[in-house]
Amino acid sequence: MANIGEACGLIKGSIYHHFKSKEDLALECLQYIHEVFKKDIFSIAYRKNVAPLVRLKLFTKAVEKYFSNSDGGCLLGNFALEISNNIPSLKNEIIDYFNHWKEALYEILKTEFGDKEAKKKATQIIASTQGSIMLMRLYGSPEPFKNQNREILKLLS
Amino acid sequence: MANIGEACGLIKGSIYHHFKSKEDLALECLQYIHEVFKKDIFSIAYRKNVAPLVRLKLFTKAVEKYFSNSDGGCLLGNFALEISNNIPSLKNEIIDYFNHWKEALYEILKTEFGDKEAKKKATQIIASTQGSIMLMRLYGSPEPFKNQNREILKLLS
Amino acid sequence: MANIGEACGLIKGSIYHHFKSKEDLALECLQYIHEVFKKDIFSIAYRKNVAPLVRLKLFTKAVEKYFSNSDGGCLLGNFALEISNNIPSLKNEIIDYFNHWKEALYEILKTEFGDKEAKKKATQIIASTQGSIMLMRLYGSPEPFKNQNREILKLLS
Amino acid sequence: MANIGEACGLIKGSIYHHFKSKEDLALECLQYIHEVFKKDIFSIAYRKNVAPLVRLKLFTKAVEKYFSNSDGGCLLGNFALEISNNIPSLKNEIIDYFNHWKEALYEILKTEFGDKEAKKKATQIIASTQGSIMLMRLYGSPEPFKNQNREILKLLS
DNA sequence: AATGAATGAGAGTTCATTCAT
DNA sequence: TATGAATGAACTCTCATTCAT
Repeated sequence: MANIGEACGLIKGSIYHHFKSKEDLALECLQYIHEVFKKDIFSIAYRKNVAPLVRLKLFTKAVEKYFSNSDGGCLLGNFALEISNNIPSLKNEIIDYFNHWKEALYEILKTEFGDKEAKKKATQIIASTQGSIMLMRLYGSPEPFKNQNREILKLLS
Repeated sequence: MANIGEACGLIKGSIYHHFKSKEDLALECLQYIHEVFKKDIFSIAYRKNVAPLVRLKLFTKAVEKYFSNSDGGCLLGNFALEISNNIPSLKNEIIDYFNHWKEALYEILKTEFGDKEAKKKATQIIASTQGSIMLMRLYGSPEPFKNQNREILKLLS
Repeated sequence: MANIGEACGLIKGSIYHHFKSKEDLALECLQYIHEVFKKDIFSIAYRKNVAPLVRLKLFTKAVEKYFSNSDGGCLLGNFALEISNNIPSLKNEIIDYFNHWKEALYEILKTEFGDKEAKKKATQIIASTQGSIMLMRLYGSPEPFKNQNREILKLLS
Repeated sequence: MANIGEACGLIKGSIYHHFKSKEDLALECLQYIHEVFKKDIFSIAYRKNVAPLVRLKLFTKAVEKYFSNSDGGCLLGNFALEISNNIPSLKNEIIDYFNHWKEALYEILKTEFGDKEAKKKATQIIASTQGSIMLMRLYGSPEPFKNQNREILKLLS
């Protein structure tokens, strides 16, 4: 809390004027990120009159942009998972987030692959995206993540 | 340290007779896991007179077995990354571990894909493996991880 | 202060427009209660042309009514003593309050018991009243307090 | 906790090596005092072959000595009641303590007063004792308490 | 090799108080 | 007069580490 306060120009106690606990603060952060993804990224999957491949391209580019901008920091996947594991409110929020991600990808892939296969592929894309973000952070290089994004497009090319 | 001690039948202070600090303990754990992987898993990639596909099958099965046994617990990828990020000794060990993993997969794939492509594919396999382990833990279900392992084999089938 | 504010429909900071500090607020509360006792209870002791026993009955009944209404809450004796012990302004107010209580009882008892004995009895009545209020709160039952009040009347019966 | 630690020559955190929480520490203190009362005071009431008046004298003297020695400090009655009101474990311990006190006095008074009256008198003694201790602390003078103890003996004289 | 006790630093949280609006 | 935001000090409690025994 002291660190977070410092980043806001506050002392740690002052944060409690805005959030009732650290857990509450964490939850609101996750929800905020989730909203950003819905508005800026997941929504792309549901655009009408846009070909699946185009949507997939835009979608992937948006994901790439998000994780580049935030220099690998804001990972609901890797970051929050460990911390949240024993805190149901946080865990549920993260599950929710990944469910929406999966549904969005499914929406893009279903015409090409059919119901069952599209779902499987959606999960695979999320897994490799998360894993490659992890490697990107570990090696301090965007290469694995960018490669991965290129690979995704082959699904519909 | 109290928890670790309890798991060993010691009190926390006693651990310091065996490890000089918590960081040291963590490093030795990572090294131990790394050794296990070298001996039981990575070695499979270098078996002579065994066809690449067979090696890939055995390799993947060994990985799957390891992460099933440890019920998702011992993830150098997800677990240690966050914690180790500011501790160079741990971070280097983890990089080392993933480098050996990559080299092993490269060894299996190089004849089929050639130098450059094999390296890329090796990285992709590690990324999707790590990502699917993360999803396995999040959802509390082995499905995404098992699916992923099936997918890997298609590379050489 | 937040709780007090809430009970008044204010936020804690707003209380400082009415009282300059928490100590000041506490002091004014004690003084207010003291005034209520003077007006509604202690005054009974000084009624002219009323027999001592009648005054004692009315006095005791008034005390009983006060502490019943406030369901054991507003005890200058037990409540404020601990808190006020290191705060002279509060301690003095409480001493004042008990002095007036003692003087009122003395006024009722002096004709029957004479100066010295009346003072002693006055103190005893206050002590047992305070003690029985404490027991009333502890056990959550008015029995000890009511018994005590019945006992007081025997002094002049 | 800092104050308590200081009084023991410890820093606050070190107390947690001996007590798992502040509540736990408080409870053990109350239990300790309760034990002292059982051993040194309440036991007097059950001495065989000692006349009730003698037991009452010894009992009262022991109570007086206890509260004189501890210069008014250790009042389960006034001290702990407020604090403990919302903490069941502490409240129960205090109720227990007063119940034992009452039973001890009842044992002394029952032959003279019979069952019902002895119980009532026991409660009255405790109430006036507690109330007079409170006044003793408030006025900083032992007079009210000593007077009260003299009064108790009249019950069997 | 192990323990129990202690420590210093820091965690998350509360609270009386202040102040610009 | 009331508010929302901020503060500094205090609070209970945790944790990695040390050390005499």
